Amino acid sequence: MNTTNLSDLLKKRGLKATVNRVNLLEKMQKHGSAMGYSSIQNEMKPIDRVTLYRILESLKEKGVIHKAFQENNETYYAICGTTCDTDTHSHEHIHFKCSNCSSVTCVEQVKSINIKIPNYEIHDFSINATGLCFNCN
Amino acid sequence: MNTTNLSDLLKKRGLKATVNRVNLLEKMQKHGSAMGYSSIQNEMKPIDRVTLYRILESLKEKGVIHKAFQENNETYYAICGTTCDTDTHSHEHIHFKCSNCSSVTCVEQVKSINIKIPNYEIHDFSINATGLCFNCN
DNA sequence: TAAATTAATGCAACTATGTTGCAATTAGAT
DNA sequence: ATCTAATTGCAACATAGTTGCATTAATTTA
Repeated sequence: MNTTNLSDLLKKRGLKATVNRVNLLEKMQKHGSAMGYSSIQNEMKPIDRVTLYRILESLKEKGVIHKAFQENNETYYAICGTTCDTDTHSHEHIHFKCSNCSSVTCVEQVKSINIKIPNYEIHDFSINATGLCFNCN
Repeated sequence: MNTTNLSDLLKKRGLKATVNRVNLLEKMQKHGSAMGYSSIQNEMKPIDRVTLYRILESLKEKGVIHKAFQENNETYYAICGTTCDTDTHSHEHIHFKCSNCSSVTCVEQVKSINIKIPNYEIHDFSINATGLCFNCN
């Protein structure tokens, strides 16, 4: 997705396509996988941190990105797939963090995983896994 | 487990059985499921927050408790099962948070869940689920 | 069991992130 | 080009994480 498309996406969700927003999405896209808050902040320098906070909030609220997971007191954000929009978030996937190279991969296609607990009604779930990724294995 | 046993457990792990530590473990035990940091702090009042921080650190390090998960910027702690000790942590279970009553349940016995990703080597995983718990269902 | 030893605690201080209010600025509409 | 509403930056405050250091409490041992 190029800059124009990112602008369109933002507008479609009722958000102004500001430089900062487009910039953030481009960086997250380029990064490919879930990005930790500290690197986001680093990449967006010298943006005001309140502005960054509010950008993340607005993008989350409109289903453009989502808080993928938190680890070691750091929040990781990821761009939502096509399954997400303003109203619906579907994130039934695995977040895999390589213990060797630290990269985070979002593995979709986990429909096959059928999690059930007797007498419980599971609406949503997320899986965090660690180990060795494709490259380090 | 009673107070004496908790003291013994602490000593066995090389930690002094201080009032605060025993107290914390008793409260976590009574609580039954993973406890959020804010309620821990609340229950332990008026403990100094640095002390609480260090207590949590030491208990984590010795495998007495573990950081179960983080949600909404809050860290949840839980007492380790018998599968954990100073050297080994095994937490392949589901943390279920009820969207109605907010209670957090740790469901063990998830050996049946076989998570695999081609070309990846999964060492450990954790599952967070939300929905309706036994009582609210 | 009292003194000695070692670990735990409390306080000060600093860092990072989360959060709100408000005035200045910018994007998109007219 | 102008207008309007959304966005941004700054100040300010809250909470959690973290380290150093002096004081105190839990174990050890004589």
